Amino acid sequence: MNQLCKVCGEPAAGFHFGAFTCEGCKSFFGRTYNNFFLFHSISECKNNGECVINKKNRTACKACRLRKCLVVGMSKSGSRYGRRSNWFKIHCLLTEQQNKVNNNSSSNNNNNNVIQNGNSNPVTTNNSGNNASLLQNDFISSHFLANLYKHYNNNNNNNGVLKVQEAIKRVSSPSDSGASSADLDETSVKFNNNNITKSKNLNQQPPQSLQKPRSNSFSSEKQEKANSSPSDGYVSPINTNIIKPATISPFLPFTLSHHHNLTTSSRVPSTQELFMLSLPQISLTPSPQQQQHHKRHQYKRKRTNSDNNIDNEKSIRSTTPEHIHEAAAAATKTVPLDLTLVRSG
Amino acid sequence: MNQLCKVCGEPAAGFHFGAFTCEGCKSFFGRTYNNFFLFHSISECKNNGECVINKKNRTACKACRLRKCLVVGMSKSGSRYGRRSNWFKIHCLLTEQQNKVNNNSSSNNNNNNVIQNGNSNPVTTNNSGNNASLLQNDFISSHFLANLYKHYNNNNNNNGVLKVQEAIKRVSSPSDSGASSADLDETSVKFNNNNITKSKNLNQQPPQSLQKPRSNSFSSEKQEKANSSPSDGYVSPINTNIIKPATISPFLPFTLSHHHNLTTSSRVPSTQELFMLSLPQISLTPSPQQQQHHKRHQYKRKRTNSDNNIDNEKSIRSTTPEHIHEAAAAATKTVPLDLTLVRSG
DNA sequence: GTAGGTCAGAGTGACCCAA
DNA sequence: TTGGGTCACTCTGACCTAC
Ligand SMILES: [Zn+2]
Ligand SMILES: [Zn+2]
Ligand SMILES: [Zn+2]
Ligand SMILES: [Zn+2]
Repeated sequence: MNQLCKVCGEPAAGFHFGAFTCEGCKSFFGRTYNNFFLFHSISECKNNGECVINKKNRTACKACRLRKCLVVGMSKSGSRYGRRSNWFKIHCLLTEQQNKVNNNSSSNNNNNNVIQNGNSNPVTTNNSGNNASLLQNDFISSHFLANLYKHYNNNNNNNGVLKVQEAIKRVSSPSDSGASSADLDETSVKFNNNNITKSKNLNQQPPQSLQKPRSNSFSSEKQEKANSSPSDGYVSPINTNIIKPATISPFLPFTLSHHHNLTTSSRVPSTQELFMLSLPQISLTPSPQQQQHHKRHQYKRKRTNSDNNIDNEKSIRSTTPEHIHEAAAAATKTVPLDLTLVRSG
Repeated sequence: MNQLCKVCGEPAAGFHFGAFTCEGCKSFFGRTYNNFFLFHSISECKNNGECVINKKNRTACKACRLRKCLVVGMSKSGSRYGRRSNWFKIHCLLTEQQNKVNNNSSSNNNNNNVIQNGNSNPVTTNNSGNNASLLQNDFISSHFLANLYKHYNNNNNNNGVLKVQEAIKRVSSPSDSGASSADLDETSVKFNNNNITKSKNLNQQPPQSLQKPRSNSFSSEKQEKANSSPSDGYVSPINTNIIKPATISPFLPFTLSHHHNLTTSSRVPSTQELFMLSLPQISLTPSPQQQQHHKRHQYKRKRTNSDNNIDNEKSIRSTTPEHIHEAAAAATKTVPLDLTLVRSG
């Protein structure tokens, strides 16, 4: 595994939640995402969200670390047990392409310069503005958008629901849809009117030059639940004739046309705003099921001294109701597929 | 205790190590100072040392928290068991004075504006330069200087020793010397040539308007060991006729005239540089006694799984040799004095 | 009344294993 | 091969006790 963690730059332990990450960032993201319904448990960055995350200071600012995780495309729906996610394959192929093609013929599409190369430290590019945390040039993680999409599809008819106008402008490479569509969140979304322009041609097949799977039998179960979500719809920000690949997770270029109640101008909303949007629940009173689920990641050591009866209500129970486990298992079950790639590492 | 922690702004739990601090900052300083001979165990600030410490983010940057502790005058020699330090009394009297006199007649001595009032948040004043962490206008903690002084007196004839030209320019109020002179550090100082100008009139009595002890029988034991150190020599940065008191720990105005091998110009050295100066030992190989002493603050839980034999040499022993305890007890023993003040809280 | 010890709690990440 | 569980480990701060 000669990859670096896309979050902190440490040598990566593998491909976790949609990005090459170290064990620490993997655990951090897993913990935080499960707890992240309680969004405010992570205090804001005290440095305007401009912290550069590296191996040494990655624990110093949880907000920036989490944002970096999101920026590089980490998501709970990023991959699955026992198989590679679909766009991971394409990602690796792009990496291979990158090793062959030295990107000399560039400069006509500066949107593609957002992502740094793999061997350099995956720090955020020099952008010290207010939206420095987000990708420039309206790029955003495809998984991030997939969350928005899922929430839109899942809650389109609820009360107090957002109205997502899907009109993402796909730029270049088509996607490889249909693989491991993510499980949907059971909780309702409490968004207001937020419109996101999104193009319709997300489900094209990738060009043959980018396809090199050993096995191509994608699972399509739970497709009815996924409701044609473009969860793994990978859209490369790369011109197919000008190979300028991104070695961190691929991003889906899109344009926000309307973003009512969050932004008053055409600026790209902040990461927190978008993350709030992406969350299945914003309210501070999560459902009992969610609360139980969160507690599975909390510390289980108990007090043993005489203070026990004082804070009994704060004591943490690590037991999770069985139906939660069953539901989670059912939601994440996919057919194991052999999508192993021939990789240099 | 209607005081706020001078480090983070939380309601203070008491007067700890020379400043009103909360329990957290007290513990942090106690831990860190004992471990601080291993200076590099605290990673540098990733924000140019400009972090503003408050209750919420005080754990985010240990370097800035520690520097804030030093800036507000915390020191191991700041106070003792069972009694108030001497300048604490004066400090409280100044606080009383402050409540009476609204500081309207100011503006002729802007050096005194460095310290904020007690009711406002004790954040560092608006100074975003490189030396933002230090007090402006050449103010520095009297305890901090006392450490320098002690080290100078204690190691003046050792080899590889600093040459401290004491020439601190006292500005306004005289000090109250003789009380609870701190124990000296047993380790040798490895400084180079560093000259600090310092005035000679440190041991004057405070003006009668600032003296209001219930009991005035100061202990003078270990004075021979203290070697006439101005450890508790409080010099107020306040003009006696213009009462503009400092409710955080008093500071001793001084001027660095020569600071060879650390600074090349007349700039005020950084906090880290000064802290390095103030440390009894800079080398990374502390004496066995020091190492033992440091380990008293380290975590004592041991591994219980099969990895035990792998890192046996890293296992921590919490036992401290008896002579260390005895020496520490002897060094810190002072005559308990009733210096209780009539305080509003 | 404070310094220092104690220890429950929060968080981290290396390691392991089922899928 | 990865997601999630485990747990040794560190750091924190409220609480307690010695002084
Ligand atoms: Zn990492
Ligand atoms: Zn940050
Ligand atoms: Zn504090
Ligand atoms: Zn800092």
